Amino acid sequence: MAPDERRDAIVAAALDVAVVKGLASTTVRDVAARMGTSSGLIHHYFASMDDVLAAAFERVATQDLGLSARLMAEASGAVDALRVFFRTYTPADKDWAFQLWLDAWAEAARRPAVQATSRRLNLEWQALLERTIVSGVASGVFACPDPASAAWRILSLLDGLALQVVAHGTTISRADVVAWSAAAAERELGLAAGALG
Amino acid sequence: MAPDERRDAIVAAALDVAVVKGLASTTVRDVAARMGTSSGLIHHYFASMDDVLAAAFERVATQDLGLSARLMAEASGAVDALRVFFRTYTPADKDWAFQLWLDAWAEAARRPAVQATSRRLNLEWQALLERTIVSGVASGVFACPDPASAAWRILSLLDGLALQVVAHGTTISRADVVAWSAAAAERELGLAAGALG
DNA sequence: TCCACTATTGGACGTATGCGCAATACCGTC
DNA sequence: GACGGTATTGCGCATACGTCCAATAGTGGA
Repeated sequence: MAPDERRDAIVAAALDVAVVKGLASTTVRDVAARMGTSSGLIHHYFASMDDVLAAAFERVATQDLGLSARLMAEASGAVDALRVFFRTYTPADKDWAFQLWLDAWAEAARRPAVQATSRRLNLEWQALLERTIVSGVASGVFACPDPASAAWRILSLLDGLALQVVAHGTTISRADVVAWSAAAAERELGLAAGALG
Repeated sequence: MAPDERRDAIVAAALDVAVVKGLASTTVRDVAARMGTSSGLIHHYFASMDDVLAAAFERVATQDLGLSARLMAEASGAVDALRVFFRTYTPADKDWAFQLWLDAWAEAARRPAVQATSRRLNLEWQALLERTIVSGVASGVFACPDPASAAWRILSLLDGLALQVVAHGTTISRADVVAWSAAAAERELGLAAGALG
């Protein structure tokens, strides 16, 4: 198997395992078993397990980010782009992806590679949102004095609410997450109530 | 040592370790070593490690909640109580406490006892905030059509922002967290900008 | 066809894990 | 002072961990 292909296969296998067992308790042997290879092979391509996990997390996160960015770019105007944003962020059938975010945030304190990846991707999400807000302000549909901090607020509110759903299950519903954060965004951007519904 | 005392000692020791190593990688032997006892003793008081970790997390979390609740009760009016809330939630010298929340949220998926504790305490924080909002609405200083969901939003925004500080360090500052979430709360409760500063 | 290179193996090494259990040490009670 | 109960020990069990390394298999180029 070609080196690049093998690297990909390792990352894919690591992801498969992490989705089931969590980032923190995904082991070298798990990944090897999933690929049907020996465990030594993983260390032939990755210096440490930290790197493997960071790469695995990066794969899902960049994929999701890319998808949202693409769909938002195709939207007609900033308001519609924001609607797309709320719709594509943490879709219902992908709880495991957000659980990986939870794992990454917790692991960041102890795994440098995971922290770097998590930080970078969080920043990219914020930047995507900020660009949308800026363009909306430019076209006159948004009123927002500080797009950068507004983007952080919207993103963080979404994270904080989604966290409750994924970590605790029954406290609030998935529909609440979207409705409540959309309502907050409307207030944040000077939109009429229900404009993002 | 009396049973109750011993139980407390175990929880305290587990907490000491968890603060340094994280909830997820706190082990029976770590806790025993910290107490200067044998590891078997822990299983004499706790059925499983999950229970020990849940109890350890519960100790910090309830302490912090109790402290905030007490100080908020002493405040003069709802606006002041809210100010106290923002000031006491995740104080600067207690990053490790919030890191434990991150650990708990991530571990919740795999540790039933931790999940139960985390869920319960999150609900209590929300209830505390909701009560404050309701009393503010009653006394006419707040305008808020849905105190329950507003409480969730304020709490989740705070969590989402604090998460960035603790997990990623440099993305946003601690001052931003308080200022930004206070600003959102002002909008949420119909207060003048800067009323919670 | 052979060679060099590397992808891959399989297991060793040292250490760690949660849990359980028989044996011991200790303390209050009669 | 003997007894009963339990707090506590210390270690065993089976399993798991990340990392490393010598040996092997397999393939592309000369």
